[in-house]
Amino acid sequence: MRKGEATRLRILEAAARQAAARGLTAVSLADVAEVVGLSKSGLFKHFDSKEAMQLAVIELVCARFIDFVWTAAREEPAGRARLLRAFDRWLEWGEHEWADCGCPVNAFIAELDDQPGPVRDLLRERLQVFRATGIGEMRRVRQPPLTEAEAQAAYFQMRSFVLGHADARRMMGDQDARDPARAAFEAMLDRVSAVAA
Amino acid sequence: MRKGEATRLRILEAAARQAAARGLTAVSLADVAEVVGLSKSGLFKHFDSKEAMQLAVIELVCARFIDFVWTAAREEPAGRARLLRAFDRWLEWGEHEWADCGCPVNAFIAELDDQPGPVRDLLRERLQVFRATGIGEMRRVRQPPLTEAEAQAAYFQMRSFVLGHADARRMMGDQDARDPARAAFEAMLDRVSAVAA
DNA sequence: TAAAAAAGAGCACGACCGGTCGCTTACGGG
DNA sequence: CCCGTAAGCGACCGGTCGTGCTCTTTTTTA
Repeated sequence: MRKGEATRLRILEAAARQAAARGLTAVSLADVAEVVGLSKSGLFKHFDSKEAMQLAVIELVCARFIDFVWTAAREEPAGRARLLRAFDRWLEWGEHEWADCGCPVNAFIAELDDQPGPVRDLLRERLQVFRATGIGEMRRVRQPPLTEAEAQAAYFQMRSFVLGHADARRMMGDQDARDPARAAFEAMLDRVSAVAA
Repeated sequence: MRKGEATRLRILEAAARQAAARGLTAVSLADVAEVVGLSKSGLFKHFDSKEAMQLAVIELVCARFIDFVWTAAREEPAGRARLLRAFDRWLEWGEHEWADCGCPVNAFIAELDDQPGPVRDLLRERLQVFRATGIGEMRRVRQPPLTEAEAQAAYFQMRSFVLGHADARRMMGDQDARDPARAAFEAMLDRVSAVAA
């Protein structure tokens, strides 16, 4: 049962890229099959339905995101250094890992935010994990730790700057969007670290 | 030719709401026709093709956005008051005007950011108008005016907080996202106003 | 008010959609 | 090595998609 698992991953890979570019529902099983080198019916040996494939795509992408951003950031000591690393990796996630099709997580959010159902539920659950992770790390930016409310506000801005970066870069064609995003984030870290330090 | 114009507007209205919810390409002409109370072929008396309708939808939505946010903000004196008003209207645009389906502009951006073609070109052109308007107003937040670079950085943050607000509110279900967004924006205005004031 | 023009209905088309079924092939554990 | 099973193929289904065609109804205008 080893070969099947490898094929399944190749399918998810192709589906994820297509979903990031066109949207989860706009993924064409025929196109995915062609990229992977399978027939359309061959896909159904790995997934019961398109929705099941969408769920698997979300799980794969979210697992990779956590690994790429937060696991990598844990190489740095907790606090400011780790947050800066996470922020850089977060920007890089959209800039390089998904350079051709854009960050799939953001694409999924935009598509699913008003589409009730199990697919959105799964995504929302993973996003809450991301958020809790980010807020947890944010608290440790200062000694004594930030309050929960402070950390939430700081994470809100962190998340906002990531979104602003993607917006400026992908839609407005501003390839230098990294600079204002990083500057804004660093300045924000300075402020929350300084208050009542 | 007066009745036709009214029908055309009703079509665009229905198409815009559907496009905001499902995406521009996912708009079904059959569904739009049913909402408007027309037959599918009747639509083609008002638009040569689906793409032509998409272009008209973008034009309508963008015109309404400029009016709702920036024209309304001009009731306030230039500077901080006007920017605060614009920010509030911007949040309200997503919260109330499009409460059921989400801000169509953001939806279009997410869908079109990697889809070359005349539809994206039109959207990008309008977004640049939005951006230029915002930056122009931002310069006047201080006397002497902000430099272009300062205003760009400030507008980046303004835009980011709007995006962060929509993200928190729509995807994470945080109905109180307005508070951190407004607090972050006001604090940012304070800082850019104070520097070398 | 009559003619011209616009608005719209009805229908059919080819393409593509997700999904099923039965068949064959190839792999993997005993 | 052998056999069960996983993997994959091709044909096909019902349905929806955007769009063209012709014909009728309504509106506008001269």
